[in-house]
Amino acid sequence: MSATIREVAAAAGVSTATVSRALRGLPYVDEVTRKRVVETAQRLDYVASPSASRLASGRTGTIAVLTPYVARWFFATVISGVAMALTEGPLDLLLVEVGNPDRPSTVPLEQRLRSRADGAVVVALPDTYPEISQLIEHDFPLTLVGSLSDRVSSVAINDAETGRLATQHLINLGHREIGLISGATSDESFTAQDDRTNGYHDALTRSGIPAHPALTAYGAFTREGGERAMVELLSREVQPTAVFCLSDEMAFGAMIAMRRQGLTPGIDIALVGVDGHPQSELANLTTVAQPVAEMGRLAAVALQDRLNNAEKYEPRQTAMSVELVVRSSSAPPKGN
Amino acid sequence: MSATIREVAAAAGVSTATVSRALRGLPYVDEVTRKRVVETAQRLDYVASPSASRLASGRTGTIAVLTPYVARWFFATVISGVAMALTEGPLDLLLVEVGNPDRPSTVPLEQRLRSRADGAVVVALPDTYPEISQLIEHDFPLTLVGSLSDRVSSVAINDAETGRLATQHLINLGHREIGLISGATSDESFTAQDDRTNGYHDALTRSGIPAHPALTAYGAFTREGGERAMVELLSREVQPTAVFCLSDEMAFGAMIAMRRQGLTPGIDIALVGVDGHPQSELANLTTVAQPVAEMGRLAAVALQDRLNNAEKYEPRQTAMSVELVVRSSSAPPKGN
DNA sequence: ATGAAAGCGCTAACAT
DNA sequence: ATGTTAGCGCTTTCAT
Repeated sequence: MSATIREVAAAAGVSTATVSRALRGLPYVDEVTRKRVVETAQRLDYVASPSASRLASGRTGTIAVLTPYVARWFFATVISGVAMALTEGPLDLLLVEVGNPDRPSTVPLEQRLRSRADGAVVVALPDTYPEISQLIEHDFPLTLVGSLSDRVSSVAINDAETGRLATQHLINLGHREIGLISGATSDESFTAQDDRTNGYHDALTRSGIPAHPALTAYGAFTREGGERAMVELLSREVQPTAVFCLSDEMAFGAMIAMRRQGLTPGIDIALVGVDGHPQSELANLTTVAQPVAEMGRLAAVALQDRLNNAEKYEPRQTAMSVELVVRSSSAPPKGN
Repeated sequence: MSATIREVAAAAGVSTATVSRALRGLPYVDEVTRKRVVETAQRLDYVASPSASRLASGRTGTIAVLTPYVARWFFATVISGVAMALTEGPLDLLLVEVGNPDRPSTVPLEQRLRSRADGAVVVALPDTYPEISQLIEHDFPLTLVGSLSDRVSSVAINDAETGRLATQHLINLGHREIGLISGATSDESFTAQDDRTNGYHDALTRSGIPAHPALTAYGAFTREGGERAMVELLSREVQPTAVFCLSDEMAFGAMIAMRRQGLTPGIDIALVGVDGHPQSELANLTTVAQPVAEMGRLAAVALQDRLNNAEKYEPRQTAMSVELVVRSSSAPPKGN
């Protein structure tokens, strides 16, 4: 086993209280004493036991990342952004899967977090999501990324604007039959979906283009889902000349479906996605790119700010700007 | 704050010891008593404080994932596999970045883990990696994924075989000038690199094809790196008719580089990658696929086995089988 | 500036 | 089957 604070205290000829103060950089410790303590600790290879200091102090020195998925690009990238922010300090990163419909958790989230983390960064879940809402009511420090909130600090893009931007781009190219590949019929779990969809409808309306329900299909935000959705769209009576996919991964699926039917993105049907996924370049996919890792980092920073300012804390919304990256998957309709 | 074990004990009319036993499912507790305790705990919304029980028991109930990257596909997917394995039990998942050359850590790994985790799953780092080796010497319970070891349990593919398989496939198609896009000149951090490279040379030798040094370039296992590596290969005197990329992501980069020069994968130059990355289908990339998430899951299970069998523990090597998925990026050389 | 001492909330002998 | 009790290794008043 490793040394305890008592052994360090004895070796340095001071009390355990002084060791604790010296090592944590607290005031009221003579610099000479501090130096001696630090050296002694190093010599004895002493590291404070987290469990002991957590128990005594009530703080865990841990922040959790609450996310429905860990491997999908958007989520993994947010997590890496959070990790980036934490490498600066001594905080631990606890990874917790929440809200993954495929793997419902048995233990209430609030219990799984209690005394385990001082706060959490929530990925892509809105403040209305039951378990998240409950945490907020318990005053558990939270920060959201991918969804805005007026109850806690949040970092996200303007999803409605994103939907408008993508759709307007297609309209500008001359498209009028513009399809939509969304996530699910109605999913309260991801506000981004509804907002982007509203932006889509908004852009159509502004240009006096009637929205046709038959031009919408659902792809669950996965590649496979996007593939199925495109197959379905292609089997409908009304055919789109362009399709707005609510995520790049669904757009990739749509591309696969098109290719299977001998269709070429940008020639037979224009395609636009959302995310700025690393693979969008190779796929030649036009996309509305968002700075995902940076969003994760900012959310982590905001959370730390809140933890360090227990009292004077005000929820802050950070809207990141997006960028339309035009590639060959979007071009004017065939006739033109 | 939440209830303590003493309040539960008082409310249930038993001692704290009995509450502890009852709630943890230990033997020697009357079923009637247990029921009463459980109900009382529920009513008081009691959850044992992790810090307190960790301090008292010496176990952390946490396993760490040690990984150089969290957002890259392979790594994120392994992590999700680990998370999958942990949803079964009550273990916490601590995410720790280790061995990322871009973000060297100041605190020694052994100190960052001490009293924080009962064990760790190591992603893609070999048992010879200094910090990992040190942990093993300290008898810290470890399990590796992506690299085999005879010191601790490990889950990986046969990388030499993978290299041979990919290269032989190209040879069978009629290629003789077969290039290689590797990670770095000599990187002890990823044994997969050397093993796959050996497999490549092995296959060439078996077919009596001399390996030409000018046919190798380095791509750091990233898309951007793969792109640069391919640009370099294309600028060399000797031109390959096929290139074996040590990862799919580097192959994607190579594809981008080719496209920029008006070259088509599978027509002008054949390409094979390794991983079975989700995007390989859309990219039409021939690849040697490995079951990454499953490997992460198995590594986590192996670690738990070790933690539950402190004594009778034997390192176990699990070799996963790979599958060559042939797509249009690999075809016979132009002349044929 | 430093020390003494009382917990923090559990678990694990040991006793009964 | 259940209770008593001594820690686990720190942090934090409160003294000095």
